[in-house]
Amino acid sequence: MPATSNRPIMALIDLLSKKWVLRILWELRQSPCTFRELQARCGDISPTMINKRVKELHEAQLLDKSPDRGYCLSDMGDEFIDLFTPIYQFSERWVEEKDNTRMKNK
Amino acid sequence: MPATSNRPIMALIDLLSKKWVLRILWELRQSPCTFRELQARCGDISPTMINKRVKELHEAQLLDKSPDRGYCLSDMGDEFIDLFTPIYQFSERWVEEKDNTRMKNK
DNA sequence: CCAACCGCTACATATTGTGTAGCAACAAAC
DNA sequence: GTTTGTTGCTACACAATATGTAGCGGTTGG
Repeated sequence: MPATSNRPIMALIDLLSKKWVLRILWELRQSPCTFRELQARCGDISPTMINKRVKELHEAQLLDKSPDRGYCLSDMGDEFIDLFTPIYQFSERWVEEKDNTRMKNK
Repeated sequence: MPATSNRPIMALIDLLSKKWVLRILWELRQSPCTFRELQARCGDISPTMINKRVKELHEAQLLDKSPDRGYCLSDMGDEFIDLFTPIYQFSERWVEEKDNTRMKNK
């Protein structure tokens, strides 16, 4: 077993690398919502997948189920998704630059 | 098609959600390396997968192949992985807190 | 009572990732 | 100058993961 595998960052990377995990966190960033609306926000993915990921994210303490507000980020979930603000900004420069170099290569 | 789907952040999330993408970027963060060493750093994943992801990351302009240095992050790749420093720090608090609440629940 | 939601499950199918074997190209050693 | 050990990379059969559809039982409002 390499030294890497038990490191926190590796556990987090494993989690984030699962399909829909990042998307779900992102879609919940501003407001909580119901199961079915979460499904809709993610582009109508299957309830199977939503439910599976919701369970995993709940175990990971990043997501809560509140009886009145529905599905929402936990405090840690909030904290985490806040770290994505610079990544959001990066993504805009990134697509721009990608498109530019694609045009150059034509 | 929802307004979300053509947004840069969605394209980035899609990319990052693919298995091994984050791991590869992370493993290259400090030093470039050969194909086979990259494979080893990622815990001996299959060459099929490394090769596939390397191609995708190259297209995404996050990774470069240099004849002398081997596989390395591009400037944008560097820029991106730097944004993971706070996430690295978060991951350490995160596992700690997870373990604490697990103990409480016993 | 009926309609419209809700969270969620079952299950067959499609997509994605894995593991092993091995090739051609190049380098250094004998 | 041919053996030995790397390199990057491909082929392919198999396993794991995700998708899409149908639909259940529960609650709420008309």
